[in-house]
Amino acid sequence: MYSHRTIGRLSLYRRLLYGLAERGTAYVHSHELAGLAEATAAQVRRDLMAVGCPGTPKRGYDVRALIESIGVLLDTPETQGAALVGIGNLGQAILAYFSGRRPKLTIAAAFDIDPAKVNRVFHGCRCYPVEKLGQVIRRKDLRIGIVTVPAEEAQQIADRLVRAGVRGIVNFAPIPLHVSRDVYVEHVDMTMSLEKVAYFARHDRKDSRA
Amino acid sequence: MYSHRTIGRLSLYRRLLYGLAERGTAYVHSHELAGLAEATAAQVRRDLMAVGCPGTPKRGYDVRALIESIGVLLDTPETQGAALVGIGNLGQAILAYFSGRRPKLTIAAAFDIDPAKVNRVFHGCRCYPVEKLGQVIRRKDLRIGIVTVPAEEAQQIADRLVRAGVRGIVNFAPIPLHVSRDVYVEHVDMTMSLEKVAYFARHDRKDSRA
DNA sequence: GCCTGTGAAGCTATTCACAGCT
DNA sequence: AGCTGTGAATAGCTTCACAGGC
Repeated sequence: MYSHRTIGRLSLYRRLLYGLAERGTAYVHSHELAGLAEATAAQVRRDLMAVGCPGTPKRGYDVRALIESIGVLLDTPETQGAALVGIGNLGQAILAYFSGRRPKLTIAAAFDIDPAKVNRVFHGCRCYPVEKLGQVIRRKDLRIGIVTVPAEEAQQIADRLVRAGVRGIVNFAPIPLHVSRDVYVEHVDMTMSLEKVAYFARHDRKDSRA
Repeated sequence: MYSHRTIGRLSLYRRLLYGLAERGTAYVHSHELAGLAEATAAQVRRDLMAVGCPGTPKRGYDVRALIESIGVLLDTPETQGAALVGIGNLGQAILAYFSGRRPKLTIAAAFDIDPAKVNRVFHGCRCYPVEKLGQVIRRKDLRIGIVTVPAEEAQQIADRLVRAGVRGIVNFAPIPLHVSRDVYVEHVDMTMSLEKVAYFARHDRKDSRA
């Protein structure tokens, strides 16, 4: 429906708008939001066309209304739950960060093989044994998976997530996942990010942001 | 010089090639590598044009030679060192993963404010107090920064990294960093990734990979 | 026959530039 | 005067399609 890039940036704009709203800012111009988001004013206006929340030439965009409109686009009416697999340092970092932050998008279950972690609660999220993965995901009707297991286990976990009904996966493992075409995968490849930075820190004297 | 996307994928190809080499595979065809990388054969061939390591129609690409050639492009002759700031769960996950993995790219120093962490060694990497950030980075001549601190501190840390001579930053904080145009920033935005997946898990029935 | 290397075509994303509004 | 909304232009990225080689 909307472009991948636009949806991603709307997520970012919303976060920045929350910050403005907290500080009591009622209206914002496209160039101001662009400044915060490290984007251009034209880009911001283009993206905001998608949400159908018009601004006025004089005052710009109504911050509250914009947050609301982006929410209509990005959120579901009911809360969406995600399943996180692999409670290592990375998994715990993610649990800590998302815990209670988004009302419409929460990590509703976590899984690990380590018996020492099973049945404990991490940042408000209960840890189940991986054997119960399918069962718990189906029972809680979770449609999103977060893979924070080592490379060797990632594909197998992805397969099980998909079999349990997951329709989208955030993959933090350092290898690409092979899933059926109707499952959306976002590969967060930290190694790639670091190697890119290492390369462009040497070569790039021009502008470039990601 | 080369496109951002191509450089990123070369990093991925190299990791996949290491895997093949370990398993004793000597030659690989573009469509095989594409399969592993979730890309197309044409894409792989296009990317490999950049590295100037020709394949043969019969056997494809020589795995060892390809790893070597990608290395010439991505690596520096001398080891590049990176500084990681913020040894929370995320910082530790990154330290653990990169520890000793890339000979030409290592995390050479870590920083934290917590006195309990200072002067300890995490996954082979010594933790310094943040006050010594500029001093240590200059002494070790580090050009890459990894920001794993909370949102509120991220910009201030980025400023200090840049002042100390860092030319590229991987930013894991959930806000964009404002730096001078000649510093390359890669923003790894986990919130954006999760919200994108939440959106496309609902909407996208077509192909899409990131 | 099936592969690589690559010009050309096709797509997608971003930026320009300006009409219209206040 | 300075902003938004947007068609048109541009830039960047991917795929097609095929010549050339084994």
